[in-house]
Amino acid sequence: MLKKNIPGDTIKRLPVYLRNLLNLKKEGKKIVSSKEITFSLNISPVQFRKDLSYFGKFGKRGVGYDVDNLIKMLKKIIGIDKKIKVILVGVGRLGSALIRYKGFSSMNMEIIGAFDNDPNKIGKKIEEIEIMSMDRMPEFLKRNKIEVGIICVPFDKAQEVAEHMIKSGIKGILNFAPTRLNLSKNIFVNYVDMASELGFLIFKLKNL
Amino acid sequence: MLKKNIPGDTIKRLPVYLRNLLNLKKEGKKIVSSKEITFSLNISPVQFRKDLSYFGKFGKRGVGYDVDNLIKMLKKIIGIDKKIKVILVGVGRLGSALIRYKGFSSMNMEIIGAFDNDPNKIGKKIEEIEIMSMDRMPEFLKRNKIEVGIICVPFDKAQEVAEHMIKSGIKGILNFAPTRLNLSKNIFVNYVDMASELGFLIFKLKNL
DNA sequence: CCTTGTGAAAACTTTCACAGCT
DNA sequence: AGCTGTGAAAGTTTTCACAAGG
Repeated sequence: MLKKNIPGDTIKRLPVYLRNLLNLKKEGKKIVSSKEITFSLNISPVQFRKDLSYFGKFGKRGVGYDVDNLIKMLKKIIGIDKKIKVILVGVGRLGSALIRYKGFSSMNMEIIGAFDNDPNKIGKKIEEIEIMSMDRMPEFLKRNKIEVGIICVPFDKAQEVAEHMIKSGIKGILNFAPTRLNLSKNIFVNYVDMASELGFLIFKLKNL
Repeated sequence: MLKKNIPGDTIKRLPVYLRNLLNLKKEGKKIVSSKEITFSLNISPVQFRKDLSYFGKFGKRGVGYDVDNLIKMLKKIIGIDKKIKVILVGVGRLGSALIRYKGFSSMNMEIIGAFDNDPNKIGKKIEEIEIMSMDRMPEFLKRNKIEVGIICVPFDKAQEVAEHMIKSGIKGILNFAPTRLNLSKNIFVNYVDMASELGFLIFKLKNL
């Protein structure tokens, strides 16, 4: 895939645009301008257009963007034009909350399997999602062609769990455990650290 | 507070450094170098030193950093040298998982009050945290000197809830609802959007 | 000889200004 | 007239290279 160097922040904004477009579609909008799309987003229209320009031309000069088409294109760019299936490891409070989370489906993402090492949880179901033992992971990933997994285990189990996931076939990890993972370079990890996010907020508040 | 322009990413890394230092302290480390601190972090030592340089000089040339002192300084810089109390609004699955989340306390943060509009929840407790009705918010914030709140309500209630929080005295919001908030410029909002984070991961996987 | 701290250079990202199309 | 798309300029962040200190 030959691409220019695309800023990481550009990529992070794509799902934001997509979500807003889905809302605008629900409101009945057929055509929108870059100004309308970015209006409530704290992003400038030219930033939006520049972001899109890394991937092609999707609008009509003098007119704007076709909502349906842009939604389709954004999904394709992000890689969620087909439903993306993922697994989750660690069915504690946070894990089960994520399994039941409603925000994934409109973005074409779905948690279809959960894993835990607690015998009391294995075999049970949450919202039709079966909780499996860790050793069933390789077979499950292969059968369902899954490469992405979410970690929701305690911080002191995260490294070990991540290694098991990778051995089982996982290529990308979304890590909710408050610790950094030491993995080979070809595995992509994205961190969601609630305390860091709160810390950022607290700093900004004190210094702005 | 007179400060140079500090990169946002620098600020986001501070809690990461802090968390790692707390681990190193637990392992018994007294003195660490920038190399040791950043070893498992995918951050370069020079980046770490540059980040610190925005705030002062905390190390000894030829030696390294005193772990205890650097922890103390980082807490002070972030603004968590004293315990920071916050509230949470929306005691659903995710909200209650966050109330029980163990990752806040080592960062000197604590959820001390929760709010919901469901009469079945009001008056109940989760881990000693009382769930209150929304109209008790102004009094509670004032009495406990709280300025930071977490939103965990459904996306279509988030805007309304945010406005109520601000009227009650909140100055900074951590928003878990998958929608952007339209608020006055002096309110600081930080977004945690699980689907966007997963989307970023999916894109990277397809394009790296 | 080790490690920090930092101006300066390089790399990267956003904004500007405007050409080009409807 | 109105809006997109984009090279170039401006602004920001990271990396480099090395001076300074233990």
